[in-house]
Amino acid sequence: MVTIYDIAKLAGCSPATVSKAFNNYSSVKDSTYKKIMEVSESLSYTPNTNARALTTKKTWLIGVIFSEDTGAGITHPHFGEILQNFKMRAAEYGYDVLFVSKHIGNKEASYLEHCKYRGLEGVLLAMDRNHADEIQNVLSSDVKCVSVEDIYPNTHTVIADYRMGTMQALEYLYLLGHRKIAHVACPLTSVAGRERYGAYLEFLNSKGIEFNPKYIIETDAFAPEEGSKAAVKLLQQCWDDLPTAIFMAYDDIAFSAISTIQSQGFRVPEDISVVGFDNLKVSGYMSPALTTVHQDRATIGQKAADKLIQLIENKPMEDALEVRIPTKLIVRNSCTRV
Amino acid sequence: MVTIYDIAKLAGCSPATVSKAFNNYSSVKDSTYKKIMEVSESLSYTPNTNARALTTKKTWLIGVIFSEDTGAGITHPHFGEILQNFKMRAAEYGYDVLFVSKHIGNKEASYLEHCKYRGLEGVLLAMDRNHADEIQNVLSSDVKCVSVEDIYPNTHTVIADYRMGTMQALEYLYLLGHRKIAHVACPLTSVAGRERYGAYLEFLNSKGIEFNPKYIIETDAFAPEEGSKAAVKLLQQCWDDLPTAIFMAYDDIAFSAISTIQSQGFRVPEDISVVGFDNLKVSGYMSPALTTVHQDRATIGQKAADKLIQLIENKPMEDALEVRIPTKLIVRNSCTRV
DNA sequence: CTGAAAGCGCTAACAC
DNA sequence: GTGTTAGCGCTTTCAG
Repeated sequence: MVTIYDIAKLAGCSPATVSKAFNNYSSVKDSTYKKIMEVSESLSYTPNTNARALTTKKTWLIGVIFSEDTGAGITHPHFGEILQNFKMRAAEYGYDVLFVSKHIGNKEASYLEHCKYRGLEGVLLAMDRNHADEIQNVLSSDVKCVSVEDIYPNTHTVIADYRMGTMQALEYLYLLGHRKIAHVACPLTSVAGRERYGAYLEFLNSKGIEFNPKYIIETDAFAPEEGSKAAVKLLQQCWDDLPTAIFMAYDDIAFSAISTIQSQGFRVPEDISVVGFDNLKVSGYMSPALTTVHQDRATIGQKAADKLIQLIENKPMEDALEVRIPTKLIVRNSCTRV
Repeated sequence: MVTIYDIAKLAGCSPATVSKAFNNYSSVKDSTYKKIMEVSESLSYTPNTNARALTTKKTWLIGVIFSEDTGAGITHPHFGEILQNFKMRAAEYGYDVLFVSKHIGNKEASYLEHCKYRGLEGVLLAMDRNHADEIQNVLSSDVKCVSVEDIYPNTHTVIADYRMGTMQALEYLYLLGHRKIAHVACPLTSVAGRERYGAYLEFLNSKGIEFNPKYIIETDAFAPEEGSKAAVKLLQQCWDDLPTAIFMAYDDIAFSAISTIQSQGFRVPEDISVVGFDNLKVSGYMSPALTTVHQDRATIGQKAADKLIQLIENKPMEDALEVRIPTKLIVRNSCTRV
């Protein structure tokens, strides 16, 4: 391994000067700076973070804690895309991103212990409420946190504007003449579940549409098959008075619901219109192509990185504690006029 | 920050002994071990990796280099799931996983420089051929590599058995009586593209089916919309002699192809059967539910971790340089008898 | 503008 | 069994 000492020797200066050169101290004379860089280049020197971090206490390391449930976390394109954008933005600032595990060597450890072990300066959180206890101590520690999934008291959050998205979807259906609009909700333990359902209620109210409890299905989990189950249940419980449209809380269940609805002999959108939420990549390539609410995952990831780094570097924070990213309705072919 | 010295003082021993205790040296007396652990616990001490790595040269850090193209890399559920399983397995061994970026501080850097900068002991590669040059120098450096995407000379690889999967799909179609089987291929610059196409050819040959060049479409990129384009082209160029089945090289394009085929007035599977490859989570929830080849991403990720860690730790390696994970045909509703 | 020296937290001989 | 000591590669006063 080539060190600062090797460079110093060949460049005819002291290690201290080499260090200064690499840290862009203005005091280093131009000519010696050049010399040092030349030598470094020729030996293909790379500074050693571990040594650097040991003295400076700055690791340039950010952790991510994502749900490890199958079908969630990075396994799901929604979070994958957020993470992708997060880490790309973090890299621009010079931060590296690592997965926070629950192991230190062969021992189990808490997330917080792992953060301290690696000297993480901050973490990105994407854990649902079910795992809230595992991250409780990191939330109340001094590692900076930003969440892109759940909302925790006093914790910075970047998520899509679920209320806005819901309104866009429902207003559209309303415009097409729909008044009997069902809603298949995410588990109401989740922010997405509560907010989308809340906005649905608010919408009905604002339009003077009477709430029909038969038009509501709350799913038990986040999983595509929940859509089929919900569709069956819905069709069953309002056979005599079918909704003309369904607002599905997210695309995965919209796909399976459509499939089930069709297999029961109904046409989408002719008999029942369907709107989703998420705008996954595949949503545009189903039949019918899914009309859905787009979540701007690129912005969510980038903004989360910006925020976290502002926190880490104690920069003035202009954003609110809770940042909401606007949504957009993507109109395709799964809805039609009544 | 609480250090080994703080513990030593309170436990009434030397820092060296504390270090030994934490590294499970058998020479440490039981009673002093207990004492040390007690004190550590009460101060909630966590060892500092940076300091540790500085002396031991062991960072317990593994990097991942994934394509950053949209729709690829961790953004795609295929790689997301592989990465998820990889990092979980690595964690069990005590290794942490970080994303290798092309930045060091505010400067651009090569992947290799970044590996050295962080002292990465190995890397997981998931880059397509288009970016091969960016990782060339890490492949020929001394950092251990395992690839889960492309195949490089002399480099360990873990990927699904594409030939096997293709054969399973085609045998199934054959069994259903199909003889006119089209193939929409991935770009032939990719391993997936070449191998699946190669196996298709091999299959035709083994069954004595004459090769019909009109039944072949090579797509230009990995992207869902390629499926629609291919379907249009295919239908156009063999209007007079349509295939009864299509083997789509991966699920994303199978979805869009089906959608396009349907919108052109044909029924799937009644008029045209379709098989995919990947078995993405959503594949089971389309209409028709997609018959496809399952890639065992959990095993791929785990095996890649096992391999990489064996390499890192210079453990004897029983596996071949190139490990193939068996595939499985998942029969659903997108194929029928001719 | 440059260098000497101390020290970050830990490990690894080696002595006791 | 335990402690002393040197040193990993770098940064940072402080002198010059």
